[in-house]
Amino acid sequence: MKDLGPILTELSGFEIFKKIPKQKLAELVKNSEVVLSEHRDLLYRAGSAASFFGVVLSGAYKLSKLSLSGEDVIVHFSTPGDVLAAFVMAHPNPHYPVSATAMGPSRFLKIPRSNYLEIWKSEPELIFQIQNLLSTRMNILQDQKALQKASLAQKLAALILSLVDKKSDDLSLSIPLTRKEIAENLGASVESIIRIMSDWSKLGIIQTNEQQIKILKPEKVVSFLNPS
Amino acid sequence: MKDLGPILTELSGFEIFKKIPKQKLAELVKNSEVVLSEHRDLLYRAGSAASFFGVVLSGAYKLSKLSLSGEDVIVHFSTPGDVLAAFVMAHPNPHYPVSATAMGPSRFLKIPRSNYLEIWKSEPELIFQIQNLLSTRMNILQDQKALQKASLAQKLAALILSLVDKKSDDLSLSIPLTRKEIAENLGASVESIIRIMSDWSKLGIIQTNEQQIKILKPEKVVSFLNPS
DNA sequence: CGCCTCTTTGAGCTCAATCAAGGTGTGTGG
DNA sequence: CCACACACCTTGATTGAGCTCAAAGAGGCG
Repeated sequence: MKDLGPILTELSGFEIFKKIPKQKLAELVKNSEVVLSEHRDLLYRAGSAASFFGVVLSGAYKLSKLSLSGEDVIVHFSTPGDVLAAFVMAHPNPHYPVSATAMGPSRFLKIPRSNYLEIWKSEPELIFQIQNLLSTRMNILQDQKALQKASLAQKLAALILSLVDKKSDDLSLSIPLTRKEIAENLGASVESIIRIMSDWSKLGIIQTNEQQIKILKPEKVVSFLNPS
Repeated sequence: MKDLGPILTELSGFEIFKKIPKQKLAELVKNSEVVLSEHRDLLYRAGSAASFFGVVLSGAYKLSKLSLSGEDVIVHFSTPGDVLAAFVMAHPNPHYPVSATAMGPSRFLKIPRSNYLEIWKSEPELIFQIQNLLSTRMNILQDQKALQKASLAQKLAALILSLVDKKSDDLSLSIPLTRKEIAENLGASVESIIRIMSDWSKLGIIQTNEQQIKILKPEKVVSFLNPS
């Protein structure tokens, strides 16, 4: 077992753990381990028994499941500070509802399920914070559902805006995204995404190199949100 | 304040409250009241401050929010036993993320927010059950997202199948649904829904009178789920 | 009796999917 | 070191599912 001291400090940096005393955090993460993921590494597979939950420390993971036609659908992009698989922990015999796959090199703190079942007794604040996180994710899903009739350009604009890194001063996205991943998230074809994005690039609205996307004219992107 | 005794019995009938001792239930619902809703009555509006959560006792409520273009989008259909607005209760200053509107005459047990914040220290099992309910709703949303590329017929089939009343022996839906509500839930136009449903009616696959839908050939409906 | 909600059908159009073909860069095994 | 597979990106042409628009009938209700 490695020393989890530095991890505690790292956790405290995340909003939801800020108010939790170090000692409680230590209790939460006992017997936990840090998983180092490479690009495309699978953290857990949809349908398999859920023995752990955890926190994204760095990098990013995509949560996906298979559609009826066998294609991957990306349900959520998880960034550092996100808690994964927490909401199934309360089930008597839980299974992961989605698969989690690393997008580029990432780090994940893997926490045994039993810790979840124990911690709530002594630290309600923590469970509240986790519940808030889940409600946030639920809201994201609901907001996306509200966009289901919108044009592809509107959906893309909304996605890009929701993923800008609040910590950076330039408006670049916090995760590298392939066009395919964007398509799989928005329920569109790769070609359509490419057409829209290259239009926007030519107009100088966004800039991309490799999988890094940067917004150059935020007001333009926002204007796409309004129905033409 | 009315006698909440009969309500306790009613609650115990719902799966998630089965295991909770009556005494704890009484604690949960203290200072609560039963709201009687007529068709189209608003229970709470998206964006307003959330002072209560509660349980659907009978009838049904639709949860909706406005899309960017100002149309209503139905996010979820809530049937008896559903807990509404629970997941925002943990927020310091919560607001309802969606609006709740009655579909036909319905009854709702309106529980003060403070009860949620208190009960939870003494009755973990209850919070776990509520969390499970939320995770179920999250799964429904995720499953729907996985269907976003499916044809309208597939989406409609999936919706109908998810709403069949498990308690009735004939395969009729547990809630009355207008074509408009179906359209608003699936992100489609009313006309398209009507076209598909009248086709299915002509083929004897389903039967509708007023807003009551009944499945006559379940195997046919299931077969629509598979991509043609 | 006029208003509103819900349903229905037809005609035409459009957005984005599909299909097809080709280009680039990276890893890898012979 | 080369060839080959693979993942990703790009552009053009064609097509079709489902949208919009239009028009109308059938309750229900104040």
